[in-house]
Amino acid sequence: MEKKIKIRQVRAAETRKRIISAAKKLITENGFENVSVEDIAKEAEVSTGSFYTYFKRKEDIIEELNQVNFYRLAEIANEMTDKDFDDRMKYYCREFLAEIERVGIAICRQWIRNNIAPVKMVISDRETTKYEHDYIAMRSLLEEGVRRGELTDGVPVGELALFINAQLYGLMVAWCMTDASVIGSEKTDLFYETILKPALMPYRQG
Amino acid sequence: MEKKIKIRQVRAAETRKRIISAAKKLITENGFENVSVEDIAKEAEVSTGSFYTYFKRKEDIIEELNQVNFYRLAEIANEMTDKDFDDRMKYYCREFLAEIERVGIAICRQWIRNNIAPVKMVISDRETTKYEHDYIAMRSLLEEGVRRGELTDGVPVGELALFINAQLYGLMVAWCMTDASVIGSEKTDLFYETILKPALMPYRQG
Amino acid sequence: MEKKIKIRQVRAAETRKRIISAAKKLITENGFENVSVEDIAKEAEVSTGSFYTYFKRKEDIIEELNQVNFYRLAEIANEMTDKDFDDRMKYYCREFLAEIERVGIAICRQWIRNNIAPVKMVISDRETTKYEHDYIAMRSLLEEGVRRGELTDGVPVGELALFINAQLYGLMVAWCMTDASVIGSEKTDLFYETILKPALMPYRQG
Amino acid sequence: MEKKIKIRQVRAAETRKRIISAAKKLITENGFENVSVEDIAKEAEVSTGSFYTYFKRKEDIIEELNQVNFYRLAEIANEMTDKDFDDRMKYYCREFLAEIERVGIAICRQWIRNNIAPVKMVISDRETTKYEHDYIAMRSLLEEGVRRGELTDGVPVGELALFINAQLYGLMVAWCMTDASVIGSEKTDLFYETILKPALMPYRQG
DNA sequence: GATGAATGAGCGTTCATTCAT
DNA sequence: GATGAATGAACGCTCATTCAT
Repeated sequence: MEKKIKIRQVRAAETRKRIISAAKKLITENGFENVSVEDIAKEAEVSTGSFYTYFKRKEDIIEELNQVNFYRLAEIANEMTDKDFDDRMKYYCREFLAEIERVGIAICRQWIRNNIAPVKMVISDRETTKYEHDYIAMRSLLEEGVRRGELTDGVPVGELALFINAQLYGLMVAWCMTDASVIGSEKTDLFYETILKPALMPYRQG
Repeated sequence: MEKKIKIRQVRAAETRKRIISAAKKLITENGFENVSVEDIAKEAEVSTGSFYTYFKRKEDIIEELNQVNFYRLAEIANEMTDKDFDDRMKYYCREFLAEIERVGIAICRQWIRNNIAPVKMVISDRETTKYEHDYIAMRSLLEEGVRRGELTDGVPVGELALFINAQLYGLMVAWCMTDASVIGSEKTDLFYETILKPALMPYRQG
Repeated sequence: MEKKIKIRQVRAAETRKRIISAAKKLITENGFENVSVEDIAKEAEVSTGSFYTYFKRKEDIIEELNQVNFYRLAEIANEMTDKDFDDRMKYYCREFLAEIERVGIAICRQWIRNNIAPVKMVISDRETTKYEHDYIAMRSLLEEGVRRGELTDGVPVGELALFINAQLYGLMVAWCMTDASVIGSEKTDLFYETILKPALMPYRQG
Repeated sequence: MEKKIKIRQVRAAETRKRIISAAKKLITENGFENVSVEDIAKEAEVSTGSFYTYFKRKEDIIEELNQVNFYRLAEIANEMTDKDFDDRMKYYCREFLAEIERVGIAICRQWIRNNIAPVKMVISDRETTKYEHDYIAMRSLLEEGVRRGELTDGVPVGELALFINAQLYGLMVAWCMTDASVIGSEKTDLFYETILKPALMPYRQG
């Protein structure tokens, strides 16, 4: 008896996953507005009714799609013991954009649409906006540089965090606007070398 | 006879304007997708049919909403004879964002939604995308610096144009994401002094 | 004063004619349902309002439309003094289909669509349907044969007219259905020799 | 479980039938263009949405109306062992037109509109056009006559099939053009006796 | 007579959502 | 939990017709 319940739960979880990945696929390809619940159900090989077993409204599935994993990117970079500040910053910027490119242009566009209004989101039990999260992450990268003695105390952390983040957003937008012609993740190293490194020169330690 | 015709034309122009400002109001408040032609017509106090007297398709009204005038910004900057490169670039960046802020955050959000897909637009008889236009404008600023002997020949015009533009887009996005807390136009001078100027150092003439 | 009125009447008659021929052109090309009053007005270079000066309803213009050119085909055939009955009949049938083929398959299809409903048309001041007209024409061919003593009195004119006409319509339809592969005008002589001539045998004079 | 599904399927089939017969009724009475999907839905006592559960586009219901069953007419005729060639051919021709008359003039008109362009149709797993189908059927009637020794080998099967078929089409068109005054199915025997029989004389066996 | 802006009912179609089974 | 037929409001858009000028 108990086993059957478990089997049921497992199967339900699988159905849920199938729906999510079907939605992800179709929305990636066509955009949220151009995908109907029926489309998703068909792709997931379930009935439209089943969609509503798992999601109260069509929109609810959007939350499942933003599994963009740069949330821990700063932590990962900061924990790198064998890399210097330059490499850690370059890593973060590159991976930030690479992650976006990974999910595809349609979802990215959707994501921008959803995030240009300051929507609250729950990340690791803390309510922030996407902007705040990214800003804090970028600050922590710079502060880690100070903590490790790679940058001086006087470095204007707030402003740099703002500008570097803006640069990443800007490259993301450019990627969308050019239909993926301008590939941000390929530009970040160049950006670092050409623009950011010279600007950081005065705050270099040693 | 002529006078009567004129009156008719005047009234028609007024109707057209009423529709546009009704559309602007509603789309600003609710977003293009959430406003129907009927809504617009009702707000403008005309029939739905009348909307189609002035616009062939619903989308066509969008063009009327984007009355952002940075199209001549680069020209204006390049024609400044009493300003040096730094001032011209700072002027362009500041005005670019100020113009966006002028139209308001709601329309800006709409504008981003419309432009993250690479939509062709006609600017002064030439068909470009918004991205291309801004990229070319930024290049022309840098090239003017070279032409005037303020920057060396070796300056990587393409890359710099890409990055500076991305910065402007990024600040615009940040402005929207923070509900206008991060005011881009106030940051551009700082961006120039902190980030860009040091990066341009190696390409300085004289 | 009187002159001015006359000029007005003349100009009005011309406007009316322009509307009719514009309607004729467009409806021939696209079918009544697919042509709007505005289309007709535009083609006639008048305002939509003017259309309603001359026609109370859109449908009213249908009556003005039908002037196709095989209307005199029977007369021409009957006036041939140097041809016998066989040749006259063959001439009529061949030219009937050739005329249709001349205008092209698209217009022919349109024409069928317009004529399978029994639309009244005005031909030489007499109101008939297309069917009646063709039937009368075919009768006159047979009757001319009797009058000239080529056929006996006993020939069943009505039935023969019906069947020969139906044959012509049928070949026209086959031409359309086969995308012009079955070319009717090339078949009429064969039809005459194979089918009709033997059938007319009993009614041959002399 | 299976039973319940069956019930659902049965009810769905009934709904579908209700829609079809509502459409048939209204289109017969008023013509396809003058009946809206909403009209049909109302008559069938379902929602407009339900119409689209069963038919992708409004036009698609037309196919359901063409339940003209002359598809097996030739087979039936050819299998008649107690009838001679004359009777079989007369049967085919009469029933061909009777079948058309049975569905009604409105649907027939619609049917002609749809078939004067060479649309592919699937008849008993084979893709043909209506024209091809009828031509083949007519050939088979003639060939059966040869096979049974009622006609000689020399009979020009292709041409006769073309002309007889055209005659049937022509009578159908005449029926439509005269608003059902000229009743084709009543004329076919006469056509056979007056026209076709004399023409077949030379190919008679025995 | 001529104009053309204005009307508004009507159309075909979509689709998120419900609910009996 | 799963189904899929049924719903019906909503949409973008068309167009015959009117009428003040």
